Amino acid sequence: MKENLLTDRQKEVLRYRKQGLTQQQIADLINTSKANVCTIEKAAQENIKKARDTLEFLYTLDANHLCTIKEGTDFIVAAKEIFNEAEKMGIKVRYDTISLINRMRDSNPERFRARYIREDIEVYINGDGEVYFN
Amino acid sequence: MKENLLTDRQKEVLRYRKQGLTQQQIADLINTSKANVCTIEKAAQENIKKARDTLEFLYTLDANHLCTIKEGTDFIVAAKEIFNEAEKMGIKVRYDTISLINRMRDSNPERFRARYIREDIEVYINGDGEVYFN
DNA sequence: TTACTGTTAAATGAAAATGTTTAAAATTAT
DNA sequence: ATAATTTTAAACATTTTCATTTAACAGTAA
Repeated sequence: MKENLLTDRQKEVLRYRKQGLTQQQIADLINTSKANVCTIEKAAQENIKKARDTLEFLYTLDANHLCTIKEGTDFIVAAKEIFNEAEKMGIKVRYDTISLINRMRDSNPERFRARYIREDIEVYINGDGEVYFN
Repeated sequence: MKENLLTDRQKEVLRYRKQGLTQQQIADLINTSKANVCTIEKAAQENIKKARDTLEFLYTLDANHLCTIKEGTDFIVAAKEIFNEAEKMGIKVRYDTISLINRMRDSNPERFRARYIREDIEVYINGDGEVYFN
């Protein structure tokens, strides 16, 4: 059994891409077509997404849904909503506003633009006040 | 394409296990043998490990090894070591001591006992001062 | 326009994962 | 020690994933 989801081929392509090579340049290096490099890279990204989603599922296994942060919300407002909802459930969030926003951003950087959230975010919380985003 | 690594069967077993059921009880519920429940649960755990390892690989793609925190180290001492090593590399860690310790604990809670680290932890850092544990 | 970059679709063969049964072995609890 | 629980192994059929080729399509820059 392999220790991670990515095949050697996929890791190879990801490394070259990280170095800034184009798909054509990589194709020449590893003796295949650029279309193939494209599909390999895409498969790698799908595997990475799967890995993320798998861990997110685990979080929801011991956490309950807290609220949904709607697209377009300012992240300060989002943090306030999370604190309010947690209080309603009688749970104390284990982060202050700044740390909470950092965690939110880290969990899925693409969903942030400046101070705004670009896409709905589902928020989960467990009994220890640990918060997850999905 | 599935959105996560776990099959429906695996998620089902994990949920029942979380509720505290034995493998036999689950086997009866889903009409199969306990041996099968065992193998399904084991497969689920392998998938979870794969997901973790995949994300860890990504970190090492844009981060460099910073130091190794030795088993038995107090976590305050560990944080100091991380700051020192980062300074040697001319990188400013983007967390204060408290946040850094929280991240360390979150990354692998089983490796902590009270204030001590139970198992060696490899620390990686990227140019932005983002820190990863492994 | 021409060249380069990235994406997509369809088809194929090889490899790997999954769920299952049966049976035996190892662990843990009573 | 006995029973219950968990783990492991072998074998099998089904399904899924992977890398690959070929060919076409879209966007961008010279």
